[in-house]
Amino acid sequence: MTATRKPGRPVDVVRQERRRGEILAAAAKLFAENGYAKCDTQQLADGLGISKGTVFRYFPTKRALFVACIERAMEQLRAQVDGVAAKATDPLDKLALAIVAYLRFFDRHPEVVELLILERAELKDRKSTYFDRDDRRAESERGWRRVVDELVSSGRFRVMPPDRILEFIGDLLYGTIFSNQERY
Amino acid sequence: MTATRKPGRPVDVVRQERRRGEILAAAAKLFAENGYAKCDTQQLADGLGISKGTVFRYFPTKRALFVACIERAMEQLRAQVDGVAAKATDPLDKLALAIVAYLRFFDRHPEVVELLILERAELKDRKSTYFDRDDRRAESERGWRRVVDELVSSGRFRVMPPDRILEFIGDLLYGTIFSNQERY
Amino acid sequence: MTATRKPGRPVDVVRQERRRGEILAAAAKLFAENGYAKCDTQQLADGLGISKGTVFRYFPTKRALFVACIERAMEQLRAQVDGVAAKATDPLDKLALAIVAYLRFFDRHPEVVELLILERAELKDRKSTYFDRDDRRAESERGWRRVVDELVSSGRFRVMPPDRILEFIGDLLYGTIFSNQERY
Amino acid sequence: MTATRKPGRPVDVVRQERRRGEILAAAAKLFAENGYAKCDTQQLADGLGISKGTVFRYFPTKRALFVACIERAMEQLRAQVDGVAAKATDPLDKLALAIVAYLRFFDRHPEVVELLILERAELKDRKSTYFDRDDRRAESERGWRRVVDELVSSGRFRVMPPDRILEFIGDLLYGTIFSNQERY
DNA sequence: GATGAATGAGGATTCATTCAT
DNA sequence: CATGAATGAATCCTCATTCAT
Repeated sequence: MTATRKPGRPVDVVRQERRRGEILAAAAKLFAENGYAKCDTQQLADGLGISKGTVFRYFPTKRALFVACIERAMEQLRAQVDGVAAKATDPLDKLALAIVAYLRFFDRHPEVVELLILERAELKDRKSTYFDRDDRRAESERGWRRVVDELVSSGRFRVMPPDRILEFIGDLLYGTIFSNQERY
Repeated sequence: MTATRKPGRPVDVVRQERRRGEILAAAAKLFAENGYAKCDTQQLADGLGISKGTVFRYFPTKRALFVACIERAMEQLRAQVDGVAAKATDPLDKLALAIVAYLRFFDRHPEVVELLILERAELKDRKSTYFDRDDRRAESERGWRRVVDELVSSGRFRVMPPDRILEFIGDLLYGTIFSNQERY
Repeated sequence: MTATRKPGRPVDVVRQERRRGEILAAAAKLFAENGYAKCDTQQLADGLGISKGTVFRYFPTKRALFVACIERAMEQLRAQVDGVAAKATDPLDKLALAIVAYLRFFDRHPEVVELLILERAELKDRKSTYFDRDDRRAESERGWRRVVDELVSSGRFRVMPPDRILEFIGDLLYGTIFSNQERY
Repeated sequence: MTATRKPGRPVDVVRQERRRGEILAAAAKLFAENGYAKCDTQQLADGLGISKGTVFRYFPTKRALFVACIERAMEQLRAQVDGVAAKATDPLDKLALAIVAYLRFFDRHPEVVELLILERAELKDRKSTYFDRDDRRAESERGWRRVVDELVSSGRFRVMPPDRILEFIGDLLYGTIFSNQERY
């Protein structure tokens, strides 16, 4: 099915994508600063120099905008972590690099920590959180299990269920980004 | 002139305290379930079989009620943890018992995890969080540092700054209660 | 129909009257200071060291209390003015003394000016204002008309309808107390 | 870079001004009829066939709406009085015309009398009333003083401080509009 | 009589969302 | 497409009034 060639001004997809990104970035900042309820769409639009209606043209609801903010942040986090880890071949190096990349990401983007908290606070009724529903999440996790498996079977990690190890690391990192944030 | 006679219905402090507690318990549950914004004071009152006005007699604002919920939970947590730890004399036992008590507390009171998250999400503008402002928090922390100090100086813990060790344990616990909750 | 002699503690009418007066005085002050709506009965009771219920024991509604405040003030005004005017026999002296007494009353009781304004503002739906319904008002007015009549017929006042003259004086006084108050 | 293109619905200032005026007129009437507290914004909106939200688009608070009503009325009063007085050159004619215009204004707009009373009753805490803060008020007053000065120096008015004379006239008028209103 | 806890109707204000221009 | 005026559901909080003690 080919798209019919339409006359008139063509849709400027690039421009649209750029604006979408701008809205997301501004929204993420506002959400993180003010919280979900106190993040006014009018304020958001004003800050961007666009109208409120335009925001709703790009995102059907405030909530969709909020979810998109989080997904974008998670996307960036994964890209960052996976990208850095890919530079190493040794499993232990991979893990170490990933951990550093993870912590560095939240250090550089403290607003993302707030977004994660807001998600937990606001999206209680969401059927599934970003993590659970995203396939890439599962895929990524499988990758890391393989890494840990290798470390265990090669004798460099104590013999333990790899999921346990990953859970431990995950909880530690999770707690670290949340509690460190607390000080600012 | 004798002491002022004060006829009329006497103030029943016990009854007041009981009701205050009932409101707090119901509110904590509702906040945890629905989030701060979606926790309607009317709904809360209905659930308690009292009127909205009565809720506001006990807590001047919705926010004050929310804060009181958190403070009460933290009070209980500390009592629980410290109480259990006091049963042991050996520092390592103390630590182990405390950790178990901590995790058990949140396991038994999953709504408190939600409250903590809500606090982070909603009370951004609070000058100081419960933790920071409470003196007992500082005192308790000092107690734990002494415990860790002892463990380090007696050679049972690797030589490391005790604060670092406590921070590590804290972050791990913090991350554990948050991420485990995520599954329910 | 004679009242049955009742055993037990007799009603202390004096005490009741005193308390009634105390409530009225305090209420008048509060109404004048804060306006009708912002005059809280609780605040009133607190100021008097009694309970809110007691206030309602003496006055069935807030509004009744308010009306009573005004009636009391008007009572005092009339007593003051008539009392002073009675000291003179010459009609012109009577009038002059009355005017001075009137102005002096409001000068000494500036809160009464506020009460009059509040009455106009709040009691729009009252079937009749104090002035219209009170018989003594009519009687007093008749008395003053006689005074003016005399002044006109004796040639000391220009020939004019006495009501016109009284109205003129009344408006002037009315405007004076209101606009002077404005400066404080 | 050319001037920012601004497509979309253009701002219709005329329409806005018209609606603002409609709201003010309806509000003035309602306030005058019911008093400040009993003037419900819902009722106001219903009467105008608009939504409550729209009222709040034009006036941030009920109180701001109320103040705007009064300022508008005072604006109109001054325009009326000054406009009429300007038609005469003789000072006495000027004064006479102004007084008639003043009384006629309140006769034709009895609701404004109520507004003035409500202002006194409700805006106790306002730092300064419309009169005190408005420069045009001062300017207008200076103009009238000049008129009276002329009348005194030309021997047509008895020798008296002009401010005294103006105050007298002002109080008389003030009292007249208030007490006459009382009969309706 | 006095008290004060409980009530609940009442009302201002907010803000996501819609849609005519 | 973009705009921003209009909407109105949603909700906290107040406070006069009642009544069990």
